[in-house]
Amino acid sequence: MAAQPKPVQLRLPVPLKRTFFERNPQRVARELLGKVLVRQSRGLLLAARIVEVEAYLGVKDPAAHAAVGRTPRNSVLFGPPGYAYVYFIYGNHYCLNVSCEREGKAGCVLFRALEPLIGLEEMAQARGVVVHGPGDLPRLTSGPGRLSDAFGITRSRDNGCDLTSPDSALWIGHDGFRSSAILVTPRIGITKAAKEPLRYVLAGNAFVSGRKTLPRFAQPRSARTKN
DNA sequence: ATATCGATTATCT
DNA sequence: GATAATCGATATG
Repeated sequence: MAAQPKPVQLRLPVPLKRTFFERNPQRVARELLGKVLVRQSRGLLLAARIVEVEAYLGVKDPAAHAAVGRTPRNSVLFGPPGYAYVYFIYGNHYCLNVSCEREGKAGCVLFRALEPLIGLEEMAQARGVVVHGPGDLPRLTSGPGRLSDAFGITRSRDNGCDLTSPDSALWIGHDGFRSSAILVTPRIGITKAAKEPLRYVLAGNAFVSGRKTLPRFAQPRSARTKN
């Protein structure tokens, strides 16, 4: 009996409209879960599902870069919605955000983790890691610095990029995915406004960042008896 | 001109 | 759980 070909259920992502981003960051963050981030450049194609984001509320939010007012670094945040704000942090890492709210108002959403869909090998190469099994996959795109690394995102290449245009080297699309349960928690890695529930994750997704899913150090304290 | 500080990650215990 | 690494942006003198 010939095997039935498995029906292809890959829907090509359709770019999100600018009006999607022209709303408050909480709303955009929540609805961004399950959408697809696409990288297209020089024959490279990468795609990954958005599974963890954080909302930053603009000038009134002490944890937001916009809190200091408009500067050369954060000016994208004060521009129109749907554009990439990329910043460099801790001397090592880039982080990707998308601007929200109408022009002149500075909300944004930070991308914290993705689930790889297309181009896993290229992501591993960009990250400089070897994937031995499924357990290694989160190392590709779990964490804001890692996902930027996997996608080759830098400030010089991508800051100010229009994320609503499929002609951009980086854009966001919708492929019909319906997200199920969404978890809301405090944001990670900040000291100001550290308790506000503004982090949104797809519940139970293996690619969400944080110690819960990637501890890797449950070693018993062996023979540390003397010194 | 110089000091401070991160929306992080890897690595060690 | 703790800490070093690393550098651009920003604030201050």
